[in-house]
Amino acid sequence: MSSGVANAKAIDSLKALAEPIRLEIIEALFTGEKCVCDLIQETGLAQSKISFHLKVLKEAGIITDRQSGRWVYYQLDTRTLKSLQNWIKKLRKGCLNEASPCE
Amino acid sequence: MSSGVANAKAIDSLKALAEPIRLEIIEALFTGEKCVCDLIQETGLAQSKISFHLKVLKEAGIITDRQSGRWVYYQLDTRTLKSLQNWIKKLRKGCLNEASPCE
DNA sequence: AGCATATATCAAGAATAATTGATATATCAA
DNA sequence: TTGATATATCAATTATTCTTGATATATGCT
Repeated sequence: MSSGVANAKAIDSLKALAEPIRLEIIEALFTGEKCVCDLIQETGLAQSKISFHLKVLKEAGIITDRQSGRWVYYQLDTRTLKSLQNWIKKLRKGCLNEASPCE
Repeated sequence: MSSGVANAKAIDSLKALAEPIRLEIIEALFTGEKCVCDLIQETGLAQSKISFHLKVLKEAGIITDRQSGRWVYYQLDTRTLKSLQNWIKKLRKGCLNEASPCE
């Protein structure tokens, strides 16, 4: 039996990444943390739309936020992407479940 | 600007993986190629459901199929997972676009 | 030929996700 | 305090994905 918990987390990450706007946001965050207003400017997208996608990314653990005055700054948490990368590696090698561990 | 084509392919893979039944199918294919009837047996799921998910996986390039008589055998193409793993690595490192290549 | 089996596909409905415009809340500045 | 700005959230709509039961197609067996 495979680890349902780990798979559930991976699925959250996968879903979060599988969307063009969210990828755009992630790429925008590479040059450092940004407030929502920065992201609105860079992308030209509606504020509620940006906030919606930021929430999905945040709930998947791909970004974190911090408030400062009126602004909320978002930044990448690359550890989650690293975990996902590792999960895919295990999936690929067939050692996702404890019964057949990676050597 | 990032590579829209590569991102589109990655999104197909991500979407395909982000579903529990499809993960179950992938894991079942680790012990070798299987016909649809094997997968129905192992999972207990309806045939049309299995076929639906196999199609998604196939269109994403994660599995391939081969017909033999009345049976269609599916197997993993781990190269696609390897590509995805690499894509995530690049995303994580911020070198997905040509403008900032990985060192 | 006739029948059974394996699989794909389709249409309808259900469930989930995304978009949009509006409103609410909090913070700062004047 | 008043007004402006930043962000979140909500309700309604639209779009996408998944499920289900039915039917179609192909293959092989008798």
